Amino acid sequence: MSTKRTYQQYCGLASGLDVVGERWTLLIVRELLMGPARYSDILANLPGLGTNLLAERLKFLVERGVVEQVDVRGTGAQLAYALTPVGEQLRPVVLGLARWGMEFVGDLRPEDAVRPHWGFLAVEAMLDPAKVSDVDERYEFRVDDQVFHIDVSGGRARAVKGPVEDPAMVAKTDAATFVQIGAGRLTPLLAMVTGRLALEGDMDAVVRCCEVLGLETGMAARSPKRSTPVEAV
Amino acid sequence: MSTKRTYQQYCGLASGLDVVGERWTLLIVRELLMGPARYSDILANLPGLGTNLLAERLKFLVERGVVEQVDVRGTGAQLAYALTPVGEQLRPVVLGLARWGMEFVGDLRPEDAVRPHWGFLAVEAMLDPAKVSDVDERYEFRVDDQVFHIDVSGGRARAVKGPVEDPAMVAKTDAATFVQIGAGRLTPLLAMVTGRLALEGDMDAVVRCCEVLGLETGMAARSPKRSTPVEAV
DNA sequence: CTGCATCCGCCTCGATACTG
DNA sequence: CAGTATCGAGGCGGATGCAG
Repeated sequence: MSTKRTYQQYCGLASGLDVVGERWTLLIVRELLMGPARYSDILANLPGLGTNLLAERLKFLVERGVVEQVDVRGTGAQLAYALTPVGEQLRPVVLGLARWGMEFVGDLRPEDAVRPHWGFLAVEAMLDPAKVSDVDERYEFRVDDQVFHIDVSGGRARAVKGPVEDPAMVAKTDAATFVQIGAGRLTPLLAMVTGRLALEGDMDAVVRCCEVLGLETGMAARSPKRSTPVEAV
Repeated sequence: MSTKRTYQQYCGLASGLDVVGERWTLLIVRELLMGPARYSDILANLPGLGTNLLAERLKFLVERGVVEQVDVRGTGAQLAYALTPVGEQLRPVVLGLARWGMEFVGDLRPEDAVRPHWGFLAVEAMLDPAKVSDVDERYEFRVDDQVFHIDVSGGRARAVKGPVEDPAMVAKTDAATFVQIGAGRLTPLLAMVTGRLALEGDMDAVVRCCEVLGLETGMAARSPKRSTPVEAV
């Protein structure tokens, strides 16, 4: 008798929200945007999400053709969830919303979860195609245990997982600092001075990297939209 | 002791969803993307949304700087809600999700709400910058009582409210048919044959208009992703 | 009449326990 | 590891009340 709650509007947005608009769903999609993930991996990266909810969401997304079960090659019996082509098309939407939401990340609070692999999507969201330099080069990032890089070539920039040979720049930092920089709450310079960010390589490349990511290179951080939500602590 | 439910993740997407991820919020934003709207207008266009929910959502969005109250010029005391610049930046996200969700619009059911002004955003979402013809011209749409047009000039296409002079094409239809065409469940040709769409003007312009909207010009409609959700009727 | 606030029943959600 | 079952709490939807 499960009368699923829908908007009942004959409209693309409402139909889309009926599929991915419920709580946690887009965060599950985010996890899968980085590649196939197993049930327990998703659960571990989304603290607060109940196991029943995840099971229900995944079943629903599979039903709708957004997600599919795949077997991870090599490990044999291991199952995993992956985005279908339809689900993959959510990438620009999710990245766009992530970019928009950067405006609202506040101070890091003790109860906030941070995962280094989110930095990869953050970079992908921040990449500004209009500001790609004409220099072909690569920038490597080491966020905690995650390694990925930006490949600038032929006037296009792509975010790629894994290390890269002869990067023009290597940035090493922790996940929290990385997000804070991305949110404009911290400039790379300020992070370096406070020892939370280590940069290697050509400093001109650093500047070009900041440009393609739309980052301020000065010392002044953007003032927070809302430093701390006023609520009982 | 209202402990607002947040994701508590230090991440742009989670922060964004904490602002616009709750039920109805993005649909409220959609209504405001067409220009300022009054409380009761929003309510009337979103059947199923409770008055308390709308008040709460609006208050929250104002608090977050996404929406603001403005006074409609002319009428004096009339208040209205409008998007702030931050809220306006949600446009590509909402349009992207609307475009993605087109895949999931099913058959029109009696309980589905349809509004002609949604067609405007549908057109904006469908506009494919890569497929803009080199011919400068305008296409006018009359969806029930709503009139808007596409302005193609200088290799760019924009959706604009209101009528236009000397359009190369005029399309007249009802809201439901318009959405069905946009969702690919109905081709313009098929809609014309069944008398639900009237086209005037140069037929070459019609073809170019279909191209810029990414529409099939043939008779074959796309097979529905999911014709009718299997549920008790 | 518009623009909300209050109240209430129900459904979704979140946490824990349990099973293959 | 990958879910299913259960249950309390709270967000949601609808009706109603009320002030400008």
